[in-house]
Amino acid sequence: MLEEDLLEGLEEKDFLDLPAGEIILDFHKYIKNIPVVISGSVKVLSEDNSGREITLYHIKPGESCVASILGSLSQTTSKVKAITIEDTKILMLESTRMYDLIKTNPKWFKFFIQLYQTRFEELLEAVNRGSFQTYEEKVLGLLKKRSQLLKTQVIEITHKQIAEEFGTSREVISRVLKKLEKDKKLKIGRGKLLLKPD
Amino acid sequence: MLEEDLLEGLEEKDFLDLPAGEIILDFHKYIKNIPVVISGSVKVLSEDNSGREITLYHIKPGESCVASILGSLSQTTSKVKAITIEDTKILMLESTRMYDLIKTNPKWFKFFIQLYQTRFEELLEAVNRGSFQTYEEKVLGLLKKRSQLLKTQVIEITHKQIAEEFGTSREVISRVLKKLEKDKKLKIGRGKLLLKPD
DNA sequence: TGGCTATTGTGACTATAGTTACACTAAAAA
DNA sequence: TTTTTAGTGTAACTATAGTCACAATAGCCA
Repeated sequence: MLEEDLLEGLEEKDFLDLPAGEIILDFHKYIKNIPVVISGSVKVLSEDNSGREITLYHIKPGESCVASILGSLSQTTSKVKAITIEDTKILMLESTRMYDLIKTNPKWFKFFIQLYQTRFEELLEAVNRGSFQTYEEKVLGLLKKRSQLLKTQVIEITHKQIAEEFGTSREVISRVLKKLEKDKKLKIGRGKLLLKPD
Repeated sequence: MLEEDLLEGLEEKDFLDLPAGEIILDFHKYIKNIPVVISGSVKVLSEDNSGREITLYHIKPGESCVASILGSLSQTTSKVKAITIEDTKILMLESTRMYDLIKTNPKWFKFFIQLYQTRFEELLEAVNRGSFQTYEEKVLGLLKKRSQLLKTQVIEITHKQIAEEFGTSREVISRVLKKLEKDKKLKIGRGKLLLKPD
């Protein structure tokens, strides 16, 4: 999504190497820099009033965080939290500079629009998941998506991690996974799940 | 949100007067025109695979539909449905024209950014509603919001309409309203609800 | 006035999810 | 090897939501 020539002219010092678990953007904080993910990946979370969190979407290499762009442009605090889920290389752009790039460089403008489109659709998916899907569907959906992304049938994930992804408890997920195993949709292993073909 | 001078130089013929219930934008259709709401209001819906619908947010006067802007710019079909809920005046802009306006006119660019910001936050609310709130909270939230907007404690709405808003059945809403009435949060009337102060 | 229709009430049952409590076991650490 | 921790299994109970079936009533209009 982010083409090579977009990065021309950017200083080496703008790039950051972050370990897994680093919080790039947090709830209720002001935003001064826009992160563009170069390698690795970042997940974006939402929280309710009582502090429960759910994953909204993942930022993949070549993508940026619209929430941060919006937040910085409108001078409001962040409504989301962004956290690296593996070692991640990030390009940090000052928000004013990002704004200039978008306004003056048609390629950055296009990048920006495409980004918005992707995020809008992913948020819609998140809404639909929350409103229409049972955990059986949500879990299976998550696993299939991850399976496609990593091109493997064996997904390394714990029940607890899945539970956190959806903001529920581990027991619920264990129960659902047992049901899916009984229905021969997958096989449960310790710390991993083997997804079976339909 | 839409300032007067944004509309300068636009032809009179671009304006449309639509009755309530008119579908401006539908699922899976290509988008050629971008609607900007001048007066009245429009609601935007999402659907799941089996055709169930929920309301995502409302487009108020001076606002436009980011989903349509994004969709038209990226040449994809609409993921949402937009429908007038009262008599509504709309400015229809050809999408290519909109693109030019956003790219070349800083005011339109700002308008677009602000619009996206608003929608992003509303979609986040929709995600949180779906994932964290019970119907008791959702219903009370809807009523309070509408009460503030219309500056009245008496909200004219039927149980069926509320049910449709959230994509559930009327019985569920009737049951929830009874509970809220028992808890003295509101009083039920025929076709209307009297919201009590906290 | 009488009947039609939209709106609301409600019981009964099922499914899904949240919660608590505790047992068991594989893998990592000491 | 022993200990510890992380991961998993599961029963039991409650709460919320979805669904079906049908009754009651208010308001409109013929």
